[in-house]
Amino acid sequence: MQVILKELTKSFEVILLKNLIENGKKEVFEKIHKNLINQSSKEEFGDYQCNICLVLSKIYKRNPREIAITFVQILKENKKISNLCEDLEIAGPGFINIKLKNNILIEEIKSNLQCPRAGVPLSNKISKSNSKKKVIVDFSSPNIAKEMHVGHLRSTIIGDTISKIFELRGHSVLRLNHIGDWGTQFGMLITQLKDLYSRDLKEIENIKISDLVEFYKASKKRFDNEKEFQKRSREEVVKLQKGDTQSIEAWKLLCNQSRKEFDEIYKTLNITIKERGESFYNPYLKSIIQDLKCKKILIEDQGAKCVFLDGMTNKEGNPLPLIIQKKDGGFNYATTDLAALRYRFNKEPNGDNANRIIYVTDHGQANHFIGVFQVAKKANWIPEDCEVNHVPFGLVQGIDGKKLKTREGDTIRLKDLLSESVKRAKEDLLKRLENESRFESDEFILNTSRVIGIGAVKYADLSQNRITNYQFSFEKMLSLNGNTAPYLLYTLVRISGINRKNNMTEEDINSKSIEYSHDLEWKLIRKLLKFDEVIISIEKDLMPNRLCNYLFELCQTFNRFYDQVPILKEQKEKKISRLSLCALTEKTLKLSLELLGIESLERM
RNA sequence: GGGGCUGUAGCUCAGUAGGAUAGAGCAACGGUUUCCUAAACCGUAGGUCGUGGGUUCGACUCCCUCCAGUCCCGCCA
Repeated sequence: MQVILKELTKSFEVILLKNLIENGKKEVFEKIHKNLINQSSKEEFGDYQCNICLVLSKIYKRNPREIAITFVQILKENKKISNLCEDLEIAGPGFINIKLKNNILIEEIKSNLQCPRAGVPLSNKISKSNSKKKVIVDFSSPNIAKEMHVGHLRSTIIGDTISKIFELRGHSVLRLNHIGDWGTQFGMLITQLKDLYSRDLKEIENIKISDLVEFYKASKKRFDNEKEFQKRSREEVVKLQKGDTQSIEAWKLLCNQSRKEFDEIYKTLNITIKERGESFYNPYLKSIIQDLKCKKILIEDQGAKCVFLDGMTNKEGNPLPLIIQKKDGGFNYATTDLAALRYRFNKEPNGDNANRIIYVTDHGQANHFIGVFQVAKKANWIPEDCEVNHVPFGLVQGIDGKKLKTREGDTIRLKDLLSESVKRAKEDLLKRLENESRFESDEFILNTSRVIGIGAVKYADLSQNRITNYQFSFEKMLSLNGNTAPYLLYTLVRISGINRKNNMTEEDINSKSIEYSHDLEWKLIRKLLKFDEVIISIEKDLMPNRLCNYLFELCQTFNRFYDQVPILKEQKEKKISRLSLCALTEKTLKLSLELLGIESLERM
């Protein structure tokens, strides 16, 4: 209903301006016309509300209800408004409650049924300033030779959902996996590789490391304890950076091995993402230094080249530096991040020509990004009308409120976590089948538990306000009650059940005679029509949990409707009308689950 | 010392851009099935929105103080 809201707002604005001019207060219009019409704070008040009379009360120094009476009178004379609205009611101290006409709502339902995006308008349909953009979403970003854990899970699925929402709105999206594929740790890894296999790495293509994580741990241990190993590792880093053929071969081996393991996870989670690791930006690092030098913001301090940040100090109270080049001449992650940011905003062919860059990383990096963005701004690397956002998220905790770990205190492997969820979903399913004396094929059982298991993990994460830490609980996320994936999937299954037992043909359903009378029908209609507003708010604030909240409410509303309003038993007209609501609920749910990266089910 | 974030029902959490009586789920108690998957639905109970100020016609929401928790802070990412 975003389009209707816009239209209504426009008409209200015109009248407000006219009213202000008549009262000689034209100048305050700019200040007060924002959010002229809001969502109704409560359903029973109507669809929208306008609180402007309370604001005008102060400006005109008159009673707000009095103002409301005259204001409403003028509004009612407007044809556009009277076409859209049932009635304008003054309530409380001077709120104007707006209720849309039934036929308008029904038209919206019909049009959303036809719309492939269930009523979500493309961005260029709403306003010109918000037209098609190139958006880069930087997410997932695991490190070579390290295990993916729950932290990567959050980044991955939040990033995936945000990307999908932008795509739905018609933007061009580049999903980038900023893999940690460069840095000092490769010195020790390559040295370990040489020690364990052949020193000359002659038959490098035949080397297979069975457990890369164990390999990493072992080499880290040697690096920390053996001086000789440390020395060789440092030398190895230099060789690698110089582009020594053998070192590069070894580096590639490690990356390929890691990539295979990442891809397995991405396949399980059904994630598409373009790999572009840190090493990609190596050729651009030197010019970062030069550029900052030219702009006179680079300062040498204790041998390191830094940019000092505004508004931040260190423990001694001195300005905090962002180190761009270490005293040994090496670069670090701030340098890479700056090079990446500049490249992404640059025009093609030496850039991505992005309008907006979104970084989905854990909250621990918030300060780092504040620094990086500040330096980028100082260096003029963020073009006008372009935007950078850090999308931080909190920790995943165990039920004990501490960082999620195995009983032995190790990080939990993402692989294990996902298969555990599927296993539990399968156990639940089997129990249910037994209780209900149902028989299902192995294929059904396998697929259903996979969809529920993976979906539950994703949904639990996405439904949480990302900023706060959250407690990971298989029991809760797989529960059939509450704001969970199984609850939403069950709602979908109910609709599929209706579809299966419905004997009407397509042609019958396309009939025009749609009408509603039941209170629960109207509640469902109004809930359905809020979908686009939710999507647009997420595009702005990057909070996917709002979609989950909405879906939960939608399903609750639908289930109340389903419980009390018969569908298939009804006469033709009523039946068609109600089937239409089922169809739009189904469409909205399926599309939303797709946005959340969760597969749908017809039976469960 | 500086900076980020958090503090809402017994527990886990929602709460756009300030609006009318602060919402869910779980747990507790009670009710609903000739009907489309009861994996559902309905009801009862539960709150000084961390504290104290300020701005406002109006504050969980904005500003400041303080308290508590957590993360980051010179050559790791």
